[in-house]
Amino acid sequence: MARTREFDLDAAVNAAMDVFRRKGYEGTSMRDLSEATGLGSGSIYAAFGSKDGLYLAALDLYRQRYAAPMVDLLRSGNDARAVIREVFIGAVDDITGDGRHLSCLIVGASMERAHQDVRVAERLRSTTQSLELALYDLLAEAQLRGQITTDRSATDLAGFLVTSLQGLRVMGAITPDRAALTRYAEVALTCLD
Amino acid sequence: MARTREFDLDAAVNAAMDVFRRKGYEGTSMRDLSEATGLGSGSIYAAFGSKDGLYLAALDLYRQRYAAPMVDLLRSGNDARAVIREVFIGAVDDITGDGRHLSCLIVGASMERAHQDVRVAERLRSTTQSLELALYDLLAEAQLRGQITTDRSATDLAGFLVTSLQGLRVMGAITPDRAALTRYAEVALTCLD
DNA sequence: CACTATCTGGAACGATCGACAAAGTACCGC
DNA sequence: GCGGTACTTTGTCGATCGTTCCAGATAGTG
Repeated sequence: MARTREFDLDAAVNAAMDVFRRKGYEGTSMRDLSEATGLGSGSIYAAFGSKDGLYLAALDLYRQRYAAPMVDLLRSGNDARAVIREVFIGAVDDITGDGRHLSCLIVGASMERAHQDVRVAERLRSTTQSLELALYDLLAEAQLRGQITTDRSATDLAGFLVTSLQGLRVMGAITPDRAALTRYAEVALTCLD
Repeated sequence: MARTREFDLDAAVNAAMDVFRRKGYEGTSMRDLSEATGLGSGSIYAAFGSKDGLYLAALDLYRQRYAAPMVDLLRSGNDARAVIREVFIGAVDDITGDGRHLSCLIVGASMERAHQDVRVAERLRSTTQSLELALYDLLAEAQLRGQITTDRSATDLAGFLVTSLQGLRVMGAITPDRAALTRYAEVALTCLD
């Protein structure tokens, strides 16, 4: 009993996400978002309420697409070292994936939006914590099995690994050198020894 | 034979730097900069040419004030482990220093401006490289003396440490927990063992 | 002291910002 | 096919953007 929505909402959020990753929140205008999504600004406001709303939707999509699979991988039950290395290599691949300068939305939001929008801050903390928790469970188990060092608590090791991942994102933005980033990641993994 | 400039140029750049650290490049308006520096927009444009010019000046000041002393410390000739730990603790202090939400301008510029302005990108690469080089020299020497591991090249260790520093800045923006960040930094230092 | 080169703050520029309202369009149940 | 409903488009709103210009203020020169 009504006209059906013509555009694919997920596709629109996906297009918006790419723009936000490339230009940041403040650097992206509604005009940019209209062009990227192919929608008129009216449709955007009807669907998302505001620029902030679309940004939050993009951030949620990013978490769902990139952070959640990481957690799944960490909880897959495979060898701790192997999955953690896989996560790091996947991150490096993502960073140096193509020349489209798609920065990490998590890191970008952390630097640009976390202090301005509490809803963004909440999502960032939630994402980071779920990643840390998955790492913690994996590391604590590995410690019990004597597979990794017990010199440091699993909590600290997990936090450190997340920190390293964030650092790789930043370094990749300055110098997207895949080989170098991979070696830095390998050094980080030696902290488990 | 003319009127002399009345305001302190360095003080103005310093005030602008704080605003850029708090709100980012795009998030800062000329109005913000006028209020922060106490200058009319005319004076700002006469002194710096443009908003970009003032941003570059702020970035240079940041490098001079925070990055350069780090390099000096690393080259002071003291024990490698000790000075590196000092650098990391100093970074954590800087991150959690006060509640003014003064993010790292280097990381902020990396995520927001590196892809848009080549002059920013050059400065970021230069800063990162000089830091890496100072670390490399220090680590290579320490390796010769058998003070740190030789399992990894000094190059990789240096790059990894810089990566960790960047990561700490990001984590600090999400959760400014001094104790946690300190423990993460300590884990990073174990990579030298 | 008068002159003048420079600096100063603020007014004003066109452009663009995010947001919104109204009009037009396509789809549904009947 | 018709009425009603939701979605899309278009145009425009006041505000603010970065920038420029100007008139007045000021300090050094002769």
